[in-house]
Parts: sequence; C-alpha cells; structure tokens
Amino acid sequence: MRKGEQTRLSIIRKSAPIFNQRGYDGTAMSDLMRATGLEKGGIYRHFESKQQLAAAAFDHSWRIAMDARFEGVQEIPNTVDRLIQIVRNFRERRAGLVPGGCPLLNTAIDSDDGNPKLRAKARRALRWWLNRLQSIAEEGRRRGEIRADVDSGELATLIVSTLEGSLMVSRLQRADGARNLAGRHLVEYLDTKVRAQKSRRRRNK
Amino acid sequence: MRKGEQTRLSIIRKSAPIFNQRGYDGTAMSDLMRATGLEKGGIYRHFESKQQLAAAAFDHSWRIAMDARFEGVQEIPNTVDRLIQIVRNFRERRAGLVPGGCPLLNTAIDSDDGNPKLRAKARRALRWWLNRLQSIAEEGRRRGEIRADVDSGELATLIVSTLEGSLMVSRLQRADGARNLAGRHLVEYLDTKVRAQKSRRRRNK
DNA sequence: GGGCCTTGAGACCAATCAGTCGCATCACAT
DNA sequence: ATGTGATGCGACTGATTGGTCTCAAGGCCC
Repeated sequence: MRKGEQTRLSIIRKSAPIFNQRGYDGTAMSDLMRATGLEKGGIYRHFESKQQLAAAAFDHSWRIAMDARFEGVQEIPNTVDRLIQIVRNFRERRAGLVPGGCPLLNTAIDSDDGNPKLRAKARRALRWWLNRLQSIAEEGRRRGEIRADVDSGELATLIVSTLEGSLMVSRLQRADGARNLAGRHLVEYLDTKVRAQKSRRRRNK
Repeated sequence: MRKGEQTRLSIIRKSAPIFNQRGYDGTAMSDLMRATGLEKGGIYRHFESKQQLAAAAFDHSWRIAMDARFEGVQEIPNTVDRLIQIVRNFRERRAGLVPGGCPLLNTAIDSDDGNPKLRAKARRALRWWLNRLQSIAEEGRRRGEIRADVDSGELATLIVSTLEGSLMVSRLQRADGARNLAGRHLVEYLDTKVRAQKSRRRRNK
C-alpha cells in the first residue's frame, strides 16, 4: 500500500469521531489538523473538499456501526431470533464504535435542511439498513417463522424508528434506560406479535 | 408593550425556524439579519450573544410544539384516550409548527457534544414532556384505567422514543410512512397492553 | 543510487465569523 | 411640544473560516 493511501485512511479514521460528535458545521479544518497531526495542505492533498472528507468519514463510521449491529447474526438459524439479536447488538455492542452516537441519526438531523450531499449519504444508509432488516423478515415469512400478516417493510421501519428514537433519549439523558427499555419492548413485540406460533394452531385474524 | 419588547419577540419568531432548520453552528448572524430585516446592532441590542438568542428561539419553538401535541387533550376524560390523542396529535397536528422538525430532536443531536447551554435546555424540555406523559399514566393507574403492571415512567419513555425515532426516519425519507406506522403501533400498544380491561370480555387481538 | 513522482508543509488568500460601539433617530411620558 | 431615555444603524474589530499554491523533502522503481 502506498504511503498516500495509508495517510488517507488515517485521516478518515481520525476525522470520523470529530464529524460524528460535532457535526459538519461544528467541525473546523483546524480541528481535523490537530486530530490528524497534519497541516492543511497535507489533508487537502487527499480530499478535494471538507464535504468529501465528511462523506468518507460518514461511510467509515457507518460501516463500523453496521458491522457491530449485524455481528453474529448470520449464524443464527431462526429469522426472528436474528432480528432479536440485532436489537440486542444495538443495546450492547457499543465498544469500538465511532464516538458520538449513531452516525445515521446524527447525519440525518445535521443535514436535514441544507447539505444535500450528506443527506443523500444518510438516506442511502437508512435504505440499506431497512432493506437488510426487511429481507430477513421476508425470509422468515417464506419459511413460516414469521406470521403472514406481518408487513416486512413496516417491521423494519418500526425497529429502526424505535431503536434510533430511544438512542436520542438515552444520549440526551446520559443514561441507558431508554435504550434498554426500547430493546425489551421490541424483543417482546417480536416474540408475541411477529413470531409464528409453531405448536398452537391459532387462527389469527 | 414597549417597542423594544415587540422587536425582541419578532427577532425570536423569525430566528426560530432558522435555528431549528440549520442548527446552531449552521446559523450565522448574517442569516438572522436577513430574516429579521435588522442590522447586527439591532439584534445585539436585545440579546447579549448568539447563544442566548438560540436559547430563546428554542423555548419558542418548543412551546409551539408542545401546545400542538397536547391540543385538545385536557378535555378527554379517559387517560388512555388522552395518550392516544397525544400520539395522534404528533402525527397530524403539524400545521403552524416551527419548520425544521422537532426542536427537541434537533437540539438534542445538535448540542450533544459541546454547547452545554443548549443541551441543558433540551434536557429540561425532554424531562418536562416525559413528566407530563407520566403523570397522565399515573392518573390512569390510580383510576384503574391503566393496568397496574404498567410502569408510568417507562410508558412515557417508550412513547417519546418511538415518536421521535419515527420522525427522524420520516424526515430523512421525506415521507410520512414511518410516522404513521409508529403512531398506529403505539395506539395498538396502548389499546392492548396498557388499557385495563373493564369487563372480562377480551377483545380479539 | 539516480531520477522521478508522490507527498506534506506552511505561507497566503478572500470571505465570513461573532461581537462592539459611537451616534443619530425615534418613541413616549410629561 | 419638548426633553430624555430607548432603540437601531452600520462601520469596525480581530479571529477564524475553507481553500490554494509553491516548493522542499521523501518514497519508490529501475
């Protein structure tokens, strides 16, 4: 690997927490210079603008977040249990994440009015997350593990909304109560309203 | 009312949407000068700093939001129906709100790392909202309208988390799907898991 | 190890930032 | 009507913003 490519990655790694914590406008190039130990020219050698660097930093933060949330999910056979594991990961797998909370939540709010470039990034990230949850739910329906009356897209949206909302509350309170509560609520919901009952011949609806 | 007081209120009214849309760092005094039609000195006559103006603007936005969310709630006799009305208001009563989405959500994310003054404002706003929901739930429990096994504080947190999370998703998608879905989900939850069953006649799930 | 391309430094830029202040003008009580 | 304090203007400040450019040093291939 070229020296330049190493530097580029190092800049991204060190800038990502700052963007994620302070937001786009709240982050000055001088902050990034201090964090990276480089002078201005050294940074602009690898990124043609602050926006482009912010976009790369978001991708970095988001990939780490998604890896943590889907960790150990693939190996779980039952699809409902997979979704439950994702909810659990959201609550528990926080070590190693980029500091500052969920990059999707932060960037969505940060770029909501203005900054269309970053907004597009956040949008695609959300869609990707929703799609991944939705495809698990669809697989579950096909296999009969998930009730036929469950809408996969809606289930995905509900999970994401509940988790992200509780994260906002938790971070504002600097306490994990809301996050844990939302996790418990979702797990119960998945168990009682989503999971198909195997033994019982219950005729729902 | 003195002329100065009128001007002060006008500055707040016209600055609030800008702060709510663009965030604290994203809002420049020059933006506020254009919006208010005043020169810099005219604004600083009434506010000693940008921070103080932002704080006043947040209070303004938040009061409007809370008024809309609790509109028509007091008159409803049953406490569960009151909570349902609040959920409905969140979905439907959006006219007249300060543009840019929920001030609590925006300010919480915006001020999360750094800007302790605004963070404290958001924290108090959240606590106040939670308390109001919680006291409705407690009244319901005392009256026997809400199940005894429902924790009032947790119910309040769950409602707020779900609503705010769905709002983030809805705003990012520029579509109301998530918001409506979360509303429906909460209403069903309130009806089936929170509302005390008067007679032993169970409703079909 | 010689030569070339890559890399990063840091001075420099115009624009913009939040904030100050003296002064003219306006509103308002008498 | 007049005096006076309240009000708003706009030029000004020093610091900081994102970004450019030149050039010296360093990495890398032959």
